[in-house]
Amino acid sequence: MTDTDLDDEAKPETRRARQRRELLVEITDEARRLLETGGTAAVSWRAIARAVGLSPASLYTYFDSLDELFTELLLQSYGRLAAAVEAAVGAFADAQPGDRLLVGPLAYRSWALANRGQFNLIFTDQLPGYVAKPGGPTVEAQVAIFRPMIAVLAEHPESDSGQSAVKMPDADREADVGFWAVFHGLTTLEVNHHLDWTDAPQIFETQVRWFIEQRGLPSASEGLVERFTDWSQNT
Amino acid sequence: MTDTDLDDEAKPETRRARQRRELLVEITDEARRLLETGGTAAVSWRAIARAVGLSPASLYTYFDSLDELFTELLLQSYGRLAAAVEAAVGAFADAQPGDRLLVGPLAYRSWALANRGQFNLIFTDQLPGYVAKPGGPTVEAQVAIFRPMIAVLAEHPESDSGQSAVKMPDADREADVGFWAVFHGLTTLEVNHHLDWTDAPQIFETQVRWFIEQRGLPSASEGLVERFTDWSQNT
DNA sequence: CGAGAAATTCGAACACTGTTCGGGTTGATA
DNA sequence: TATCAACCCGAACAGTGTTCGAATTTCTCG
Repeated sequence: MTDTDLDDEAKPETRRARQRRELLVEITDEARRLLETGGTAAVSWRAIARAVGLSPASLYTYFDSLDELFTELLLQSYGRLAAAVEAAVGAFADAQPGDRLLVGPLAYRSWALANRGQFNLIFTDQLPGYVAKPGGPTVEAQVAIFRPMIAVLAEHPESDSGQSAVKMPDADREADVGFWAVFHGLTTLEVNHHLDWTDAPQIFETQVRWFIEQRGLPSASEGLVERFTDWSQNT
Repeated sequence: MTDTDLDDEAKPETRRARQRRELLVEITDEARRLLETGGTAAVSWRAIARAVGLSPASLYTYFDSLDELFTELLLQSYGRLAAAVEAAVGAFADAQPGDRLLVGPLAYRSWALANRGQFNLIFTDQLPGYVAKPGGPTVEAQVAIFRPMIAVLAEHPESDSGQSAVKMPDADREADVGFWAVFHGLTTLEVNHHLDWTDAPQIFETQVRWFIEQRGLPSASEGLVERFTDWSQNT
């Protein structure tokens, strides 16, 4: 009954280890599904246990508590959002800076609308217990989301716009946060149905474009939103 | 059975009615306290029952379900935020337009930081059941928050900034939403501890000021943030 | 291979939650 | 005062997270 197969006799993965790894994926997948369909309140041990065919008590072999499961879900959501942004910006690596600067927010918004539960899990405190520790892994995941966009911004440092008589050291960072605030504000409002009475996509494109231009960056090309949409669907 | 009273010796409030009214306030106050201290998960019938000295079952005389209590809390939060913004803008009614336009976001942010639970209850979907009906009372409460700021913006329609060659009818509304997105984005990020690594107040003032100026509006005066802080504390 | 150790699973139980129901008690009304 | 609705409560049901002990399966190593 020993698994002599594979090639040589080195056991890179024991049978238990593989099942544990697969079950971890099943658990988090089901938890994510419940989160997206019914919100955080719908994520329950017993619902997950029914889905994966285990007893609720057995799940404590994989996570010490429900908060730990949410923490894992939170970190995965960070990574997924960062990967979505990075993939989009990377796909338009040859485009002009203005285009690349618009693609980031577009991917940001697109992922958020397709993963509302995870987006809210990231950006609004829903778990009473959890607060981000200063050296914790969430701050790294935080900056990973904006690394691609910051890189583009760094190539055009603050240009001429506004009060740049004296070169303040934090001016660039402040401008970056301001840029973030624009497309994050629009995104979170749309995600939570606070822009249903408007043409949200149109406003998003117009405002982000306007913000980029006012900052003195080269403006994005005309049909970029369509190009992004096409690329997004073929992926 | 016709209530013939109206003016004279009629009992303007029966004893039971007064107690019911007071208990309604006690219930919502305690629910709000629990919401601010422990989030939505901490708001439970039994905790409220312990606080007000009633049985959990008795509370169903006042609300048909916990969702109804949250709906009431949501509507009250809308009203409180709107009142805070309106009071601040009203207190600076004699100031210049740029000042009045900055006071609104300042009050918005200030209230949000002091009432994080209610702010998140308003702007992120936390109750799986509730969605805003098109004619519901939340849309009215929504616009009530921005009525004072929209009024100031309407006095200076879009000015000259940017692409106003042709006068698009929705341009003003889009600009208003863009303005909202800036200070709402910064506020919701700060409320949920995503700007702890920055000088959040400084960024808020700089970015909102910059946005106002780029829109061609008269800039706010120098010590306005201090003036608002003073007014806020003496209220 | 076979014995001991470790990991995994499960059922039962505890404390907590929202909600319903039946029967009392109290207050307003005529 | 008599009636009736409003109010309050205890008990109960179904659901939740979590713990514990025992049974079972799997890995490890002599």
